[in-house]
Amino acid sequence: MAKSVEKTRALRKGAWSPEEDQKLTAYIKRYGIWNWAEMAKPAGLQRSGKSCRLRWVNYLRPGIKHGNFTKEEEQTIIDLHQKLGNRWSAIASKLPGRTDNEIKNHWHAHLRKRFKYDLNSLPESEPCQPSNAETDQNSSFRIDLLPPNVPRPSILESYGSISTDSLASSSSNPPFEIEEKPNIKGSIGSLDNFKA
DNA sequence: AAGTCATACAACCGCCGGAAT
DNA sequence: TATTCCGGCGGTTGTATGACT
Repeated sequence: MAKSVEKTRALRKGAWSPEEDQKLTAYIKRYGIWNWAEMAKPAGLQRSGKSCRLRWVNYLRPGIKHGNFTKEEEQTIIDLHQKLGNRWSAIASKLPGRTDNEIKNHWHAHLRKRFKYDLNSLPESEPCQPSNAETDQNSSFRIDLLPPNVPRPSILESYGSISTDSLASSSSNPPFEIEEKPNIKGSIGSLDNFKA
């Protein structure tokens, strides 16, 4: 359905222009989010639904923090990464205003190296030190090296009420109000999240 | 000053799970 | 119950920018 809609149009890729940002923001402000795949066209965008969603979730939605991570945020990321592994959305849910994409990038750019360094600076007897730092460099030393008694997937359940979805659409108090809602079959509930 | 390399960030891709039909 | 569709997630890639030679 929506896939066919997207297939019939030549979709733009690559960096978003300020005009596109403005169009998407204005559309969501007016109509809310009802169906990413279908929204792009009436919003005047030649973008895939996924592209629109990503742009909104990661950059345009209210409440997003940009810029440097604080020491506290970095420590939180490191702590949570030790517990959760590469579950960026779960980590992001604990850092208001930060997105999973941003955290993931920051981890790969800064923290992973630092974390590796810290591990390597540990005494020889330290049990959690990776045995082969060189090969781990290529495998990006994921916390898959966690001991088997550390619960991983199930931990997510303890965050059950928190999801990037709720984070994405909440920011608790969106600074705008939906003016009207297109009468389109399949409109979904996330619209309500934008109602003040 | 020019070329090369490394880093950081933005965006895309493919897969998966849940909801709707 | 099976199928389809959408949204979300994590991994990966592309590009811009700065540092270094």
